[in-house]
Amino acid sequence: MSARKVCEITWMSAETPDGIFTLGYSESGLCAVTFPGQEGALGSDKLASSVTAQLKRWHKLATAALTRALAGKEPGELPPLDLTSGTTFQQQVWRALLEIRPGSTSHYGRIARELGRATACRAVGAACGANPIPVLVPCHRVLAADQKLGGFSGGLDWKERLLRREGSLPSVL
DNA sequence: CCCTAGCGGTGCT
DNA sequence: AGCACCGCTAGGG
Repeated sequence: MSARKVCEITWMSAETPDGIFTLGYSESGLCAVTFPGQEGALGSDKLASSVTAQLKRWHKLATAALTRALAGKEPGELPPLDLTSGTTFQQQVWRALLEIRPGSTSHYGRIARELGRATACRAVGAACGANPIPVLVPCHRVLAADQKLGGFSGGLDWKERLLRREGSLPSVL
C-alpha cells in the first residue's frame, strides 16, 4: 500500500489593526485566510516545532501584506499563493481577481467576458464566493453590474469597509 | 421598483 | 445522470 498525502495545512495567527486573522499554509504557499471570529472548524493545528523557517518567512510577508491591503493600499510582496484547492475555472477567476488594483473595481459579468465565458457571470459569482484567500485575492473588488455591492461570504460589512478604504465605494448605495 | 427567465459551475445523490 | 444550490444579468411590466 502506498502512502497517501493528505493536504496538510498549518494555521497561524496574524495580528492586524482589524483583529486577528487566521492564515493557512500548505507546503506550496498561503492557501487560506479567515476573518477574525470566522475561523469555523479548521483542521488541527500543527505544533510550533514543525514550523519551518520558510513558513515563518511566508507568514511574515503575508501578515505585512494583509495589513497593507486592509488599509486599502497595495499589498507589496506576497508569499507564494496556493490556489490549487480550486477547480480550473475557479483558479482562472481567482487569477483574474489578482489583476484588479486597489482603487479600481470590476463586475461579475465583465470577468466572465474576460475569461471567454460571457454568460457565466453567475458562475463567476460562485467562484468569488469560494475564494479561499479573501482580501489578498481581492474578491471584494467585484461588484454587480448595476454598481450595487453584490455579495460577500465574509459579510457585506467587510466588503463595504474594504472598498471605502480603497476609495471605491459605489455612489449608488 | 419588482419579477422573471436564462445562464454556467459545483457538489451531492 | 439529475438536481439544487449560487456573491448574476438583461429585459419587461
